[in-house]
Amino acid sequence: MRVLQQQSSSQQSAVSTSADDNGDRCGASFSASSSDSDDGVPLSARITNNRSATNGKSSLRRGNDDSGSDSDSMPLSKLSVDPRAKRANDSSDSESDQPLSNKVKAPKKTTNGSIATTTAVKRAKREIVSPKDAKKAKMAPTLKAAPATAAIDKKPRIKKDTATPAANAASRRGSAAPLASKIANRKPSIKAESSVTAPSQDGSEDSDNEEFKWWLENKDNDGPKWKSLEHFGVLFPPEYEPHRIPLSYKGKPFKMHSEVEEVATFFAALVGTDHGNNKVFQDNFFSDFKELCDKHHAKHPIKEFKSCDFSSIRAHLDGQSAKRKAMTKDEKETSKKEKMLIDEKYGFCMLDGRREKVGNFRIEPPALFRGRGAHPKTGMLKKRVLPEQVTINIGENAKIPDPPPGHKWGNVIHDTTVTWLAMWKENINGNTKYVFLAAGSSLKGQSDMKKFDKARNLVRCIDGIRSQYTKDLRSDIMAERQRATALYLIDRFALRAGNEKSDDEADTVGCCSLRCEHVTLEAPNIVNFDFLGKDSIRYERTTEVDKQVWKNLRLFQKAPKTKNDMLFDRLTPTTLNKHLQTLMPGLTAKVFRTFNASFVFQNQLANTPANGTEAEKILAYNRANREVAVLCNHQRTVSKGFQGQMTKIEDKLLAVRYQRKLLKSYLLEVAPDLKKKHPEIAKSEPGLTAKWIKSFLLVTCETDCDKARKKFERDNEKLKEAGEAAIPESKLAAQIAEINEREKSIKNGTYTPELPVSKNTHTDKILEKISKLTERIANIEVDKIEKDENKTTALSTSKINYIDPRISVTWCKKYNVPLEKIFNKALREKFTWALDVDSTWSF
DNA sequence: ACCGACACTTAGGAACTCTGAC
DNA sequence: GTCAGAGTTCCTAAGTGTCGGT
Repeated sequence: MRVLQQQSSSQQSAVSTSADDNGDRCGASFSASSSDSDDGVPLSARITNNRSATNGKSSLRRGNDDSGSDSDSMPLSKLSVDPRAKRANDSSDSESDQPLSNKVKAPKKTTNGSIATTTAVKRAKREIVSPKDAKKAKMAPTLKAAPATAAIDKKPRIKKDTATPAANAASRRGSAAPLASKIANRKPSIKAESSVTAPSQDGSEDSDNEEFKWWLENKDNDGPKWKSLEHFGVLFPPEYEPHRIPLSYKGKPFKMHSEVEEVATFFAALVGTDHGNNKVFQDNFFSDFKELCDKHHAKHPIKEFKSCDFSSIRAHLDGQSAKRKAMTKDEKETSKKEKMLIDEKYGFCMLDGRREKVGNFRIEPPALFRGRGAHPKTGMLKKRVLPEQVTINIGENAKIPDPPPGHKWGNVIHDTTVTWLAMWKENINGNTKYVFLAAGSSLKGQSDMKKFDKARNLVRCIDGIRSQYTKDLRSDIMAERQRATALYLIDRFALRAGNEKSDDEADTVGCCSLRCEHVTLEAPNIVNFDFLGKDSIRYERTTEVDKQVWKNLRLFQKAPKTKNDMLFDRLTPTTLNKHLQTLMPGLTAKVFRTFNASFVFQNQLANTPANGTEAEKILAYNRANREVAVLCNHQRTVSKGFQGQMTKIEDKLLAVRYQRKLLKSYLLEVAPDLKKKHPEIAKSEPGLTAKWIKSFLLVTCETDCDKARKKFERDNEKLKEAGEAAIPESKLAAQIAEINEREKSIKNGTYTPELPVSKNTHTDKILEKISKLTERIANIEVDKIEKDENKTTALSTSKINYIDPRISVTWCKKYNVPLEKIFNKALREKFTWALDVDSTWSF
């Protein structure tokens, strides 16, 4: 169980503002005082990492009021009072005595049984900023980066043209140099570790400049995303190669058509895994499998899943995997080269004349859909994608990539307002899959920087926003009160917005879609949240909240609502975001997560020991990172070997401590005066019990025996190869006998341990050795702490997506820690735009 | 106001690769 | 050279939020 310390609001308001900020960013003025009335709320919260609970799905959906008497805008006091809703003992809270809507609409039925899903209720009414705000935002001075505003976010949506053969031919005619050589001959335009401070350049076709620092540009974010785009399209997975191994059905072999066999093989690969054991997965798989059997076999015996035996196919797969593992060095080299050739071809494109990395250029191969959590469609067959289903997006003058022989592209378009290179639809949920540029590309970098700048804008609007919602917590209008309460939860606990989901998806929720059953209240102000969030990760937390928030939550849960009803029945992410846009241009619910993550991180970094070792500084960094990961509920499953690994580290630690103990005892014996100058040598070693030492020494005997045997065999092998006489067995026997003697003396307590240094070593040398061991011990201890603390928490997600990289860069500069210690190569590439900030930058 | 389509970000786990101890 | 474990990359599911049409 971990304790999360969140920043207090007073901390949050004490933020510095740097000179390159745009001043004019908050779109609303606040009449309420700037002091946050939440100050009194202790924000410690207990988090447990239990995963994957099952929650009942709501039978009742959000009640949309059509009735005039129960409208959102009507003051609560005017609503009719349901006697069941009346609370007897809360006279101080007159507003909360008002009833909620008595009507809750019946669930929306999914009208469509087909695979192409329709989202049941997706409220999306777009609203942005007033023209005035948009204008204001555009006029704001831009030094380093343009402010992120809704106005800037807005992009014109153009109709996609269908590529006519004539247009395609024209495109081909327009292509100048062969693309392969053009792309291959250029290095990526974005370099992570650049020492070059080249002047910025415009985004036009200036191919020779390798260091394109787009972040130094004053680019208009409103325009098209690119001017020219050339690429090789997508790579299709190889055709299925049948193995002809029959499925065993009721003990009898069933020879399958290759299409049927392919699907059986998909399942065979998952036998014994969580998916393979999941009943829904099995049922969905079997239903699709049987359909294929019907299609390809006029007569077949397949009737029930439980009579299918996939073990022969599985054995074949295991054999293949073993073969792959046993590949020779040359074979591995060849396969690596083949992969590199493919990566070189499809992995890069030319964007506005610059070579940029493409992300996922591979078309997803057919497979069984692995939905997460209790996904009703998990196990269904995800079909093979054909070129005819793929749309290519490419520059008008670029050569259109060749589709695989005998095929043609579904469509070819030239849409400069989007960033994808190719797109197709998958058959399970009807979702669109895109091929985008890689994370380190200029396009991704630009939107990343925009995202963090927007979150940074919130730093200076947050006090006003908090005052506003704190005031609204007592609003007479139910919709407003719900909105304020939800906003409090989003702000304080980093909850996601919580869009409504359809019945053919896993039952997961976010803030707006919370149901009454997900929140348990305990007087006077304790709340327990327990629900499945994104990816069916359980969010379980008990915490104190603002007293008024607690009262509101109680009000929102009141009868006639039942546990399956929406907690916030007058609120949707759309209405919430619409409101947020009035408080700050471009503000949406998700910005709070980015803002709070970065803000908490920056505050936590203040705990870095300025005079500590590098390892200690990095530990402080990772701890700050962990606070954020806990706040955002980024979890991971505990690895299988975790406990064993911890025991190993513990033993390693004790073994080093034992070495140090021996040296210290020796020093005390030969130079007792030393302890005046070096009192640490008189200190005992924690954790070193006589029992542990004995068992450690005995294990050492065992391993020494093994080592001696292995060395003996190895040496003889070498001698044999050289044609020389072998070492006699007696030599090994003598060694073993010596070890056995040692073992005996350990057992009967007469053993005198050997010193890790020779007897006549100078005391200075021994002190030096002790200090090295001390350093080693400190490092192992840090490792141990980190390992334990990271057991169920994934740090990478927040590092990649939520923490402004400029905070990390600044920290490295301030504490003199090399950036490579905290950002790996991929992160350094992703965040090139952030590397130039100086050590005084603050979020 | 509502809906589906769309475009993009965020997410955890599997697969693969590197590294250091033996 | 082998192996385990750490670190990294790949894969693709699952979110959020916007847009145009009705």
